[in-house]
Amino acid sequence: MTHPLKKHIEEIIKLTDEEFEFILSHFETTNKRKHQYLLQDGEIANKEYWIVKGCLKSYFFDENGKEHILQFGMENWWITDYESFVKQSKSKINIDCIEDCELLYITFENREKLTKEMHKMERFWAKKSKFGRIALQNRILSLLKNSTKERYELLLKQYPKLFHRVPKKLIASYLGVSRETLSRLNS
Amino acid sequence: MTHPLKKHIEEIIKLTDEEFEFILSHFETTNKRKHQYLLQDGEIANKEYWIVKGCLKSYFFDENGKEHILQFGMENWWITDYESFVKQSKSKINIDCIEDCELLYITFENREKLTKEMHKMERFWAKKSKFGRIALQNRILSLLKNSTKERYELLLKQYPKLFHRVPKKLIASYLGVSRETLSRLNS
DNA sequence: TTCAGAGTGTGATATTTATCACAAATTTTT
DNA sequence: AAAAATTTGTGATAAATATCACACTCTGAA
Repeated sequence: MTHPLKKHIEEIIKLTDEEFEFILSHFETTNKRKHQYLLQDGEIANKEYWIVKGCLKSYFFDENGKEHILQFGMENWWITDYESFVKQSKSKINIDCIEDCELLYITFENREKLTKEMHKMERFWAKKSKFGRIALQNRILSLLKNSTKERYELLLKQYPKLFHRVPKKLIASYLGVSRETLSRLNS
Repeated sequence: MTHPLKKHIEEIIKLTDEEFEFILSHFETTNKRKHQYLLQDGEIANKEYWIVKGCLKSYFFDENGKEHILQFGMENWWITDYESFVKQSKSKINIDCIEDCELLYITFENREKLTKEMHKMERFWAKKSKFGRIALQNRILSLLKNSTKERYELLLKQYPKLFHRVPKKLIASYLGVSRETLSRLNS
């Protein structure tokens, strides 16, 4: 059976088995349980995680102590604090497991190394970065043009699985509304 | 005197004069007048512009005909519809000149070519893409955590020049509030 | 200079959303 | 299984924002 990460990378760039083994040798495996964290604000994100199994949230607290969700993570997604990882600067965000998680990760150093050793991976990450930027741009577009109800419905349509796995108050926090308002959208 | 684009690229990657001349040979110059457009929705963005002089807006209309500003552009900034340019797909946005503009542009084909010919430029654009993604992430963070007033003040602080060059109703549209609400923030 | 159009401020009102409060349902832990 | 913690729905009220309306200012073109 093909390794799920190989499948994932091959959505962008074809790889021989040898190339994939080489890539994989730069990764480590780790398991985390629900409520455990991958990153706390103040730390430097020196790992980028690829989610084999499980569900996570990246979030931060504003000055009133209110939690805001930046991103959810599920199977086949990457998760880290992108700004902290790229700049190797202190993170403003936290990443926690919402479920028990099975993860692969690559350290900052190994990713730099792999980027230099293997041009295919430089292109893979460049493309990932482009697509990530496009996704964020579309999230901003949606925040500007769509009503709360519309954004809720778009999310529901795009990630139906999320709603079985994640408490509604976290969805509300991702959409940028109070849990009460989200709850009343259904009526 | 050093070319302003050379200065700009050298903020990320050092270049010899010969390298810069080679890069520049992939660009063209164009001038546009106030109210002229660079891109209309429905077209494919096949150019990425670098602003030598002037001020622009990228924006779209929602189904109620309301205008939303995605981005402003000023001197030393790049502007295009990033999604349309990267995917070579139909654009959802428009780009117009707010002032008379002096622009450099590179076509999609030339950028692909230059990326392949010159690894330094592949790295330049990869880094640009990373930083662009970080900027968008921070805009989302700000949309989630800051009040309208706070977002207005942050923008004012970050781009004071903008307020002399751009009508307030466009600032309002960038922040995602009505022009009346923005106007009342000052009182 | 005049005039049309765009930009801006402000009042009145409607709409949306947040906040506080509490009870019921569900999940997790012991 | 019982107890504790979390999640969810919903009412009442407050706060923020949108919308509509109109007057005033400013700018650029004729």
